[in-house]
Amino acid sequence: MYSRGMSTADRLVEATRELLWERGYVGTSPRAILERAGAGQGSMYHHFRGKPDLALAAIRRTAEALLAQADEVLSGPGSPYERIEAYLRRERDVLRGCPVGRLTMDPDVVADDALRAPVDAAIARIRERIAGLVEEGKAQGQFAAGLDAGEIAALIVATVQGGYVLARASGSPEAFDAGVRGLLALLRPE
Amino acid sequence: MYSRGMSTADRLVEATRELLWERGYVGTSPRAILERAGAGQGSMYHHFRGKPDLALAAIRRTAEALLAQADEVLSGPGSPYERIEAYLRRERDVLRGCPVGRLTMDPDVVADDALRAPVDAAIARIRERIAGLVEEGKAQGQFAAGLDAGEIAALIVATVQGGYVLARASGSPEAFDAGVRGLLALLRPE
DNA sequence: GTCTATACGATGATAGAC
DNA sequence: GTCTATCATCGTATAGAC
Repeated sequence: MYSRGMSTADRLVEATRELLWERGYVGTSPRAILERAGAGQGSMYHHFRGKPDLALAAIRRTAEALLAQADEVLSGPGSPYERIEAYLRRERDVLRGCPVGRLTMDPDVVADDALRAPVDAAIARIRERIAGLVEEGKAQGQFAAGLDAGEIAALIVATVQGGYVLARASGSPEAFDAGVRGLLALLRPE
Repeated sequence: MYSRGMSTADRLVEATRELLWERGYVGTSPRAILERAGAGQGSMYHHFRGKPDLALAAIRRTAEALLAQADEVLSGPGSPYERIEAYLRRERDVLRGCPVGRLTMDPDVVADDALRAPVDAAIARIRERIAGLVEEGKAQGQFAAGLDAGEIAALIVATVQGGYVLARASGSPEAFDAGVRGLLALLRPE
């Protein structure tokens, strides 16, 4: 239940974002959203056309937020390797998983181009930013010249997304951290 | 709808396995299972205590099947690197995702120790088999002695699981293959 | 073993009062 | 803008006949 100056529409979107993260699209009911947002049926259908419309607003905000987080670390200080390390090691609530990546396991999201678009765009954008860093690192001699920047970027993002899967399977963040350490060991210059 | 000599109980389990893969636990209803299995309510509640019980049987079979598939490639012919490559490049229906990894995004599966156990065991087992191969490769000088076999194994499994996420986000297997190529480039001996 | 009947709460949405 | 009916359908399960 939210209170601080948020509009009803914003509270609905925030409640939906949380529930999509926890339970996915199929597992998220309007009823649960309304309860968490402290709103009535009428409010929701006044501000949004229905569940897919509200979910779209929520997914867009979540995708934006993830991208902003990633951009912050990736354009931070340090060498390309150090910035990639910062991205991989940044604080995460590993067992909650990725609020964006999670949606790719939702058949109703993947089947709907409008719902999938923000997910696709956010992940593609992060891949591009990382690929740019890898290119930079290659130019500086920090990474081997033979590496394909796009492939390494895909590997880095996949390691994070897959790390969540391993962690949730075992009920512990250990496997996530292990995968990250393994990747950094292979990427480390010298 | 199945027909070939399968028992009703088996048809129910197979239908459940398919639906869990496609739609996850929350997205799979007894009704849909019955329809796909060509069975009535009575049959299901005769053979199983309810949805969680049937899902458990289905998850166990799927976990076993995945493990068997992985074991086959990992204990196949070739050097450690070649067997890891065979595992990473083995034919997959990438856009369908991993029938086991997928379940980790299901809150009701993760919250239930009995349902999560087979998922955890299958993934842990694959990690161990790969870690053994990495150790072997280190002993043969194929991999750098400084690498941690457990970390590299976590990285390899995470790359596969994360590759599915990237592929489903973009609606194309390309990102999966890119991540795999990136990983193989970093692991390649010489 | 399998079927039909029945039950009750949840889902996703509409209508209309205030 | 928000609230309270109201609705048809689905989800999950039980009971009891055959």
